[in-house]
Amino acid sequence: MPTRSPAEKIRSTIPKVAGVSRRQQYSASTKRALVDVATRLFTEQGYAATSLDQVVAGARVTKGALYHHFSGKQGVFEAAFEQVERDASKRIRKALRGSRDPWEKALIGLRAFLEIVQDPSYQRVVIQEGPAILGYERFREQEERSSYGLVQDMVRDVLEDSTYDLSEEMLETFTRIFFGAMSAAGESVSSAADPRLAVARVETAIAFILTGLRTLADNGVELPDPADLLEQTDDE
Amino acid sequence: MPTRSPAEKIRSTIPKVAGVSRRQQYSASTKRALVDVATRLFTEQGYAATSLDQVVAGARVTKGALYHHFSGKQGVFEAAFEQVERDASKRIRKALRGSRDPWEKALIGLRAFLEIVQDPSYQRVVIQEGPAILGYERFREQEERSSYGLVQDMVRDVLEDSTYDLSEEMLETFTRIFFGAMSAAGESVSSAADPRLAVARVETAIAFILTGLRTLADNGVELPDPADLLEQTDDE
DNA sequence: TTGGGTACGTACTCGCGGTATGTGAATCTG
DNA sequence: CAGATTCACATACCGCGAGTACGTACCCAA
Repeated sequence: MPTRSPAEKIRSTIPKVAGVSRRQQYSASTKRALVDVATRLFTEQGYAATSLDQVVAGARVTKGALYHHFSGKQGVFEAAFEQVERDASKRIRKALRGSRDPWEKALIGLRAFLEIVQDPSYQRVVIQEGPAILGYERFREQEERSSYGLVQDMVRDVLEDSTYDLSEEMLETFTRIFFGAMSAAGESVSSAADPRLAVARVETAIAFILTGLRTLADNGVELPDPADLLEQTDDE
Repeated sequence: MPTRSPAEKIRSTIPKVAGVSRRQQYSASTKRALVDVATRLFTEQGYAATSLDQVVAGARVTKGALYHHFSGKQGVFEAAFEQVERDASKRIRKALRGSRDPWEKALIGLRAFLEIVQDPSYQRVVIQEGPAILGYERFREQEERSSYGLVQDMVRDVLEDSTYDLSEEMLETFTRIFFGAMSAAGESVSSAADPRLAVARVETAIAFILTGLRTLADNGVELPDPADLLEQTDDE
């Protein structure tokens, strides 16, 4: 039994033998194992239906280990959430590489997003349970740093390509709307009988909407000032 | 100490003083009282942080009563959910009364929806926790019967006004997208520093998008067939 | 009057999140 | 190289809260 000092070095060749304490196999990656198991269980059963006992059993450790690495059940969920999100935004960024034209980028990004949204973990952990478990504030903070940020870049490019020079708030508003649209589209894709056909429909619909915006831009139609809407009801 | 023993049950004329059993005051509406209290607590604290003991205490009954009327905690939540949704769709329907032009109806409906989405109960119970608690399938079933159905009517009217005659699936797709967009918009409104200004921004943005679609319609631009997108990748 | 159904109340169990504390091995210190 | 300290867990336990079993007062029909 090779009890080596830098246990982190043993990353290769993992002979998984039953009965052996996980700790001796690769103690440094206990945390990662916990997150992996938790992600799987959360995806399959949901947050509430998953007990920490199941998680630690799956990772072949005990609750002591879990509470050593995480603040609690919610902490584990956050770690799982971040991992799933990181993977997702990485995939989108990869797909986006090479595209230059903002409208093309938007479509490429949409396509990548529709792929990702078919991932059960992304569906359950990020979209469905994320907001409720993390709380809406934290959920938005996380999104900001990943997929939402990508959508924002796309929207900015597209709208600025249309020579609109819009305020931060309007950019934010458009981004929220498109992000919501894409999320909802993704959910509908995920529960469709034929996902590929569903993806095609969503692409068609959103491309159509984008075409509409582009036409407006080409015709020099200006984006109204939202403040105008307020004046007419400013006395109530 | 408000815990009364069975012997203390008062059967003669009772002054309406706090501390008497709720049952004797209006036993017929115990269920309603439970739902009301539950809705309030779910809104304020969320589903997980609300205990059934709090609910029954608020309604001045015991768990026996609750489990007589509902199947469990989830059952209570469903009842609360349905009530909040019923109120919401009622308000939208009311606002929609009188409008004829589909584009105008869409804007009116949007405005009404943006009002509703500022209601804390709707935010928390329907939007945030609804999907996670009910499960996505049940959540969609419920939505189908209320606000989603309204959006679908609006989308159908608008798109058919554009002389597109689209398939049920494309209608469904467009509706999902718009519903998602409006939900997301609603959430951004609900957490905005100045809700009224946020509403104005959302209205501006969506109206702009609708204008784009309308322009396409006026110019006779056709909606592509989603099946076209599939062919080019049909061999893999 | 009595039997059954309704509308609760009471008392209990048990799973699960969280905590307090123990422990062997690795690391640091003199 | 012996202690001291810290790390990375393991073990044992607690309390809260959802759900259940069962009892009971009231109402109505026959």
